[in-house]
Amino acid sequence: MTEKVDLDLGDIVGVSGHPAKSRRGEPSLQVTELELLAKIRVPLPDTFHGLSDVEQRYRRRYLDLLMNEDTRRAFEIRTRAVTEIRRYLDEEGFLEVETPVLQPRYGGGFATPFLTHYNELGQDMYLRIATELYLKRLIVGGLERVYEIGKDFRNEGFSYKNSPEFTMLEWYEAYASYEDAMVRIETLLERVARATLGTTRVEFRGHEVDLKAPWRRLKLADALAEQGLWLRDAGELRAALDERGVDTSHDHTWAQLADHALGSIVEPSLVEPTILYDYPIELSPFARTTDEDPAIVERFEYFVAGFELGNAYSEINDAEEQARRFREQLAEKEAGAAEFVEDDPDYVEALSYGMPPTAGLGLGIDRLAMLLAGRETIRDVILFPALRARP
RNA sequence: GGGCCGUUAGCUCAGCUGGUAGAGCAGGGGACUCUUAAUCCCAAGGUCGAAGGUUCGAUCCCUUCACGGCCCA
Repeated sequence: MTEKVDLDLGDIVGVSGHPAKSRRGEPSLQVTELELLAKIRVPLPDTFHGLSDVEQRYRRRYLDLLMNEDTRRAFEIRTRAVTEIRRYLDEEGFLEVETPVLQPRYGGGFATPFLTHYNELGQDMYLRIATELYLKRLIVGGLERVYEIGKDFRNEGFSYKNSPEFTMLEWYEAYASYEDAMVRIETLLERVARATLGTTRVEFRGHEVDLKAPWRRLKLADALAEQGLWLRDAGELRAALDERGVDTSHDHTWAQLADHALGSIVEPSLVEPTILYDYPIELSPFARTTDEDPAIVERFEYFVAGFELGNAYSEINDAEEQARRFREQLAEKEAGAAEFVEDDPDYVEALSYGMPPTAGLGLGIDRLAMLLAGRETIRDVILFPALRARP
């Protein structure tokens, strides 16, 4: 081809030709026809340094994707992980479903919701903070294995591990307990790691960890006891925490103190994949109590590299018990708890038709993507993280 | 919400104890026919985030605001 064409770096062209090699042996293409498919109108960012300004990377993610291979890789990993999760759950006979995002009553977690308005109904609606209560209605309805992967919304700020708009997997399985869920989650995450990375070893937050099942299992009480913090008296626990420099001034109840101890002291120490199980009842309004101790529930959270990935429990399947637990939450609220769940009579009514013993599990998809892609901040695994409108 | 830090050319960054700004890459023009970010030459490119203030003079000092980051709540 001898004709001169005016091309710029960033133009998109269609070419015909045959394979060739340059004089120095580099595989190339001998072009016979060339067609300009799209013209670049503004210069690309620095071709060597790429686009590194974080604000620009989020506001103009298309440029970040175009210039930074690591960015593309992170989002590919995320998508492949979700694909593999679906493949696993589908193989296991789970049914993927969709439940309402707009809800007249929010529930299933501790969080401040987004509020919106439904004009036609003349009614305020919430954006869901969890899918939990609708999915369990489906268990009542006889769909014995269900899951949903979708966005939840929590009206809070960003942090490295929280986004106000985030993606959650929840699954519910009838005739299963939280121990069954433990086996499933470690099996699933090992499999997802292999499918996306080809290995179970991942590097994350300065740690190299192995996701191969089985994971370490540790009772919450033992984990707290290891730190000298298994104190059932609120005053003693507060004193022990204060001694370690934890600011407990905003904690009003024993449950809040215990949660604070978990988050500030235990969680960072859980480097190898760990399942922490058997939680105090106050923190878990939907979890079934253990047979041995009515103050403890069959619940677990799982952690990798000091980072919580998700939460699971054997569900309360008795309507009266659930009603009682809602009343206890009301008491927590009156005791000054910042976080509590609101009563949901419609959900209690659903349970009154009989729900089989059920295990439920939640997995933060964004956090899983962070772990697999080795990214330190959740915004690096969300394509278009929320930012203030440009001034 | 609080504390600290940042914002200079399209991008990546310099810019001293105050004297109205520089480089590389990209883009434009020309030469070269040489591949693995980076051949050479030439020209161009900035309301130094915004608004006030101090000063003879502000990218630089002060105040407020906007946007962003980190830490705390």
